[in-house]
Amino acid sequence: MPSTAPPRGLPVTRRTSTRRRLFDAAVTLIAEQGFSATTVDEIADRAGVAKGTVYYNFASKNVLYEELLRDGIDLLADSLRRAADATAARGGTRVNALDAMIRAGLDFIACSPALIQLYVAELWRTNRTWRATLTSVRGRAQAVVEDVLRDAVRNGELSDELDIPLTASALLGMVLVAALDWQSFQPDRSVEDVHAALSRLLQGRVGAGPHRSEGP
Amino acid sequence: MPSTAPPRGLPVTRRTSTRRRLFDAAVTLIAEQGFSATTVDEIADRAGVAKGTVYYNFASKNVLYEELLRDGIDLLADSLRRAADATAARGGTRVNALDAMIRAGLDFIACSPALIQLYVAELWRTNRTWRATLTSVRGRAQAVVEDVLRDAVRNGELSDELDIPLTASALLGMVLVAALDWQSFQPDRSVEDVHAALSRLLQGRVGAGPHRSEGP
DNA sequence: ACTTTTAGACTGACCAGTCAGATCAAAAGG
DNA sequence: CCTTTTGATCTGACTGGTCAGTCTAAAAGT
Repeated sequence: MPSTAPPRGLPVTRRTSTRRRLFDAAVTLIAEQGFSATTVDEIADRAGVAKGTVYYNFASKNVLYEELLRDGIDLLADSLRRAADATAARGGTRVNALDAMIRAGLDFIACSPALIQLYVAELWRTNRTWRATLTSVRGRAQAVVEDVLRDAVRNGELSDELDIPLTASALLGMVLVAALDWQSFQPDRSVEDVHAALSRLLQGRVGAGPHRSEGP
Repeated sequence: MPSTAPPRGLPVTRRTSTRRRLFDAAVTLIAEQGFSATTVDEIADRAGVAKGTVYYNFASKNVLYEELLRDGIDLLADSLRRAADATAARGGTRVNALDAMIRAGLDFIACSPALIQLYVAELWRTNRTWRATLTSVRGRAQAVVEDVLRDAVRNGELSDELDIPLTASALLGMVLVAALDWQSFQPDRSVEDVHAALSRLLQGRVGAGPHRSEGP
């Protein structure tokens, strides 16, 4: 019987390295083909292990996928948080922090587009299977952005009419979609170009000015 | 042998109504479960049709899905275009037109979230299967936004330093993600709230002001 | 007349998950 | 040192079920 939890710290046992290889193989294949279209045999092949090893390390294909998502998105959230904290430490404004987070998001996606591709593919499924996992993971990523927005409102840097959750989700969406589009359809552009375009949008240099939306 | 193409105009034959029912059934099921996890039997059941009918109307499960995507996203593009044109006809600015498109996008997604859910789930797959279909469909939707941005730059309403394709994709992403998030995680909010939050972002009332991004 | 739909049995491929046995690495014993 | 032992880890053939797609003859729709 395998122990249910890996060792607390990170002693690089054979097991943890196998799990890592399985994660890597699975994230790529599933991003390419989708979860159901990817077979456990393919994952095992790509990871260079036998099929049985997959089931020794994970209770099921579903569990493998869940842990994969949790692991990956936590990494993204950490990276965003670090970017925001670093900016704060350097005495930047909150808007500067948001800008730094955009950059961190772009860098992250440039490194592991497959993971984010998975995330957006599954996040809004009405399916029950991974709802709990996905909701919690989404919450953690979203919270990082919301915290910075909240701070900015509190110290008067942004208007207190700002709708924090909606704005956070729009910002996150803007970054994720722009980055994936960049990777898929304009891979020749530099990360600086993409960052500049998003930055401009964030800092109100697109539709800026005293325009008012029409309406009743 | 079924004729390969449906009638040119739109005479509501028995056949076209069956195809419509199959599209509706398929889009919901696939959005819930994913393409591979959805069986042809389920689609037929949900549409209230025999399995053979599916294959009488579509060459394969794949083809059904392709036509479904093409059909649906064209509807979205049309709806965005109409919103932009209507604003122009009323003499609004281009930024007003973008704002109207945001609203049209939100309304569309409120009506058929499943379709957009499908679209974002598939769009960035590196998979070959539907790449051609998806690329062409994406191009059509993106072009609508780019056209308005281009016009706005041409007549001086927006800076000519604007990166049109990147900004278009960011705007589209912002709307799609915010709308899906709204439907899934905050369905109690009104469409007006969501529109207001996005509008504020578009019109530069979020990070507005003479901030400059940090960096070398 | 003809197109379209029905009901559902069937097949051949494919795949998640199992299990009995092989292999490894490190500790214990000599 | 060099065995032996032990438990953890890995292997891959096998099983039972599932599903896309086919095929039929008859019925229903236009």
